[in-house]
Amino acid sequence: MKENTPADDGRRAPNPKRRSVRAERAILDAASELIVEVGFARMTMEAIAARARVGKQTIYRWWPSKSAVVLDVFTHLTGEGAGEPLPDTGDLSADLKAVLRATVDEFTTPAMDRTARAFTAEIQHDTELARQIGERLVTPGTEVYKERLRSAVDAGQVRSDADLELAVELITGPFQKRWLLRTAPLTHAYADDLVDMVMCALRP
Amino acid sequence: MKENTPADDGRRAPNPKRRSVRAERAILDAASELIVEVGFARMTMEAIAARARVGKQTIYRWWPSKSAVVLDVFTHLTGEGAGEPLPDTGDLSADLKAVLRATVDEFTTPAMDRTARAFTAEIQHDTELARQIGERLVTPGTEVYKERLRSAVDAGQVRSDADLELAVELITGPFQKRWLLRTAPLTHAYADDLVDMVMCALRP
Amino acid sequence: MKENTPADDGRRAPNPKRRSVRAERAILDAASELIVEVGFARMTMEAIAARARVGKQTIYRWWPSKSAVVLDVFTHLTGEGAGEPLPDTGDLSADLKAVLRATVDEFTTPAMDRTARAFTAEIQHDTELARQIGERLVTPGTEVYKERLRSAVDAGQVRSDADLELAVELITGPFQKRWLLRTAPLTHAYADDLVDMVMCALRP
Amino acid sequence: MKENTPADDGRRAPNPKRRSVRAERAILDAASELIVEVGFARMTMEAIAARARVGKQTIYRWWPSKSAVVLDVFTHLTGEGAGEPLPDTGDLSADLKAVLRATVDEFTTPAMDRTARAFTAEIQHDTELARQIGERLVTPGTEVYKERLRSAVDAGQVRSDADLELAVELITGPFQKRWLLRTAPLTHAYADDLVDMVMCALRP
DNA sequence: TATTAATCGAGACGGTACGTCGCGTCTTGCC
DNA sequence: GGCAAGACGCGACGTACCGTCTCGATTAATA
Repeated sequence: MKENTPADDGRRAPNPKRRSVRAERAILDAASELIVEVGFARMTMEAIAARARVGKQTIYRWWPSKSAVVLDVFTHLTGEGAGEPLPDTGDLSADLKAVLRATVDEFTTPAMDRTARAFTAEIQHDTELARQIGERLVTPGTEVYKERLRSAVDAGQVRSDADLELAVELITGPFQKRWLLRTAPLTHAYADDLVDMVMCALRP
Repeated sequence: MKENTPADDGRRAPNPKRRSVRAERAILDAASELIVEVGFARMTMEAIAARARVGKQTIYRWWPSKSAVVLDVFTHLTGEGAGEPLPDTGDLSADLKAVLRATVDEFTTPAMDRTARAFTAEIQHDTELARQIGERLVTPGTEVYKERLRSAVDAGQVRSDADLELAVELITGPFQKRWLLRTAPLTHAYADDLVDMVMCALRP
Repeated sequence: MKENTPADDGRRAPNPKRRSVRAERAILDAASELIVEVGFARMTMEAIAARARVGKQTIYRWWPSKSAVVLDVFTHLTGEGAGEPLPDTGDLSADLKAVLRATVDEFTTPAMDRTARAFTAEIQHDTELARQIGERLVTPGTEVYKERLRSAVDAGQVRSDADLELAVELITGPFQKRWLLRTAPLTHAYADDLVDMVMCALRP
Repeated sequence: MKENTPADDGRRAPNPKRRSVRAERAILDAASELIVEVGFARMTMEAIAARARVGKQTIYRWWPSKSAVVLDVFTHLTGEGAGEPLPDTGDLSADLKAVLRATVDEFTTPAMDRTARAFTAEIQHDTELARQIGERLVTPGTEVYKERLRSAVDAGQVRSDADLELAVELITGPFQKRWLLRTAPLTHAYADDLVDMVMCALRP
């Protein structure tokens, strides 16, 4: 098992109490703007530092890599609504459609689109980042869906032997695939159709 | 509109007849090995050239970018089975499970896994590559599924009003998501469960 | 003309009464050690501060530059014997040889050697330091030689029309050159030979 | 003894045949200009590269350090006249004065002055550079003086038991000291006085 | 079969960005 | 208010690769 001693990364760990608030904000803002303007791959640490009027060292002091910076940008973007339970009006189909339509709107935003794509790309070869993303975003996101489905099972709208983990994947998987591969545009109609079909698979 | 005359990219187009066979093979082999060993991002053109004992120019003469080289590697990897129709024993569920189990096996191979991840990453910011991947791999791959489902509709195993495009996504989407985000391991059991649930959504 | 009011350099002048004695000593000691260990060029302000267990600001509060610190180190090294008149036994040749042999011994010491080299290097592009060195070390050093020569003129051992400034240079110049360019090792024999030859040039 | 295998410095040695003539010239010119404009210490490799319109790597490929570049600049500056014998009109005093006056003129040139100072500074902590300077400049420079003195010994103008090595130092040492420490300005009159006094020391 | 032009291996070139080091200043408690 | 500690903006470092550009030395399609 890995030791969890602090400051095990060679350099002496910096003191977070002394951290400059304005530098942190400026860096996140600069990164946020740049990822939209030029995309993750063409965004450089030097450009972030220059735009934030910050020394490069200040970035490297607090984040180990470009991905880590963008992870924080991303967390701040989605962070507000994360962990909140899904709406529960009693009508599962309607609730899912509402959520999925909102997600469509979110992923149609350039800022969200580009940032999310940058991540999906990055976690393919940065397993540590993948772990963090999974823990901080994917798992909580899945969990709120499962919670709503559990409630639907209790209400008799979903058959009780259904694998809820798989059920969630049935909704989010196709959505993600269409977005990722740009197979077809993400629309509210698509959200509705997808939910309708998944409901067929789940009904008692 | 863009001219589609050949050799419109400044340099005179090279003559494919004079192309060195050994150089091409060596380059593809080197790239194939390197992508497994160090991953796409850390694989450099110089490393490919060095390992293939080839001048860098020879790579740039025939491929416009690193992605293009790896696209060829990938095409050679999957190329054999592409476009072949899915098995049709009359039992849709069994056929889908067989195919999906095979796909599980394929994506468990390190070579395939790393190469496919490299692509998924790369097409997030290289739209031209995305277009080519879509055209040469994704669309044909989807089409064979749809063909099998059409046959199932005719056989009365699938309800006739089902959106087949969406139906295919219902199978491949969850699969891709689990692979991409490493949410959970890809197993034959998972393939079976996924098909079972999709079958619920499609039956008349 | 430049104002010589104190505190004309922007910052408010620090109060020397409150100066920490241990900090000053620790800084000079650390600098002294480091210049021997790694040389002037590779010695950093941060290293001095770290070894002296002192904040960087404490160094900058009392010295304007690295050179200034080392100037103090140097002054402490040579300071004891500076300004003292040369021995005068009546035998000029013997006296000069004794002094030059002592200087050979001094410049063979690693501490002295490295520090002196650091200075010679530094004053090539730091004219202010050059001025200070000239005033505090070179001129007084030359003066004691001239004084001894004047006494020898009076004693009739040196011809009265000799340019004493040049005469001193005739002794110290070759010595310094050999030391600086490491043309040949500095030995007592060399000191004797040099004095002998200079005596030829000076005798009536 | 050290192995003299080529390419013993880690990286594979570059092929000098392929060296770009324009790059070399541009680098030396840029360095030459910059050393006069800002001095050695404030001259950066980046500035040289920028002014020469050259990649930094091209500098590092052929020179190991800033000093090495300036060594080449210096060699080109003095190189023309190096190794040429001193004039021999039969009148040693006149010949030495002529040469020393020329040297005064040379070291009064800003280009020569700054470059030479940079070197004198640098060789204090770069012993390898010191070795090269000694071998390529100092020793040959001393040798031509010794040759002229030998001729004077034969002509009976210099006593035959004189240590010629030391005799040369007696001329060049004071000169160098005065230049290095800026004790007093270098003039033709000084050159004459110095030679006159040395002649006293050497005459039979 | 000899000619000859294109491709080949090799690697130097002008660049951009990297991640690190040290500068000199600024900020934060402690004494 | 000086002090130890160290974060900050900054600029240069020396390295890694990029994609382009020569160099001879093979080749392989014509003449």
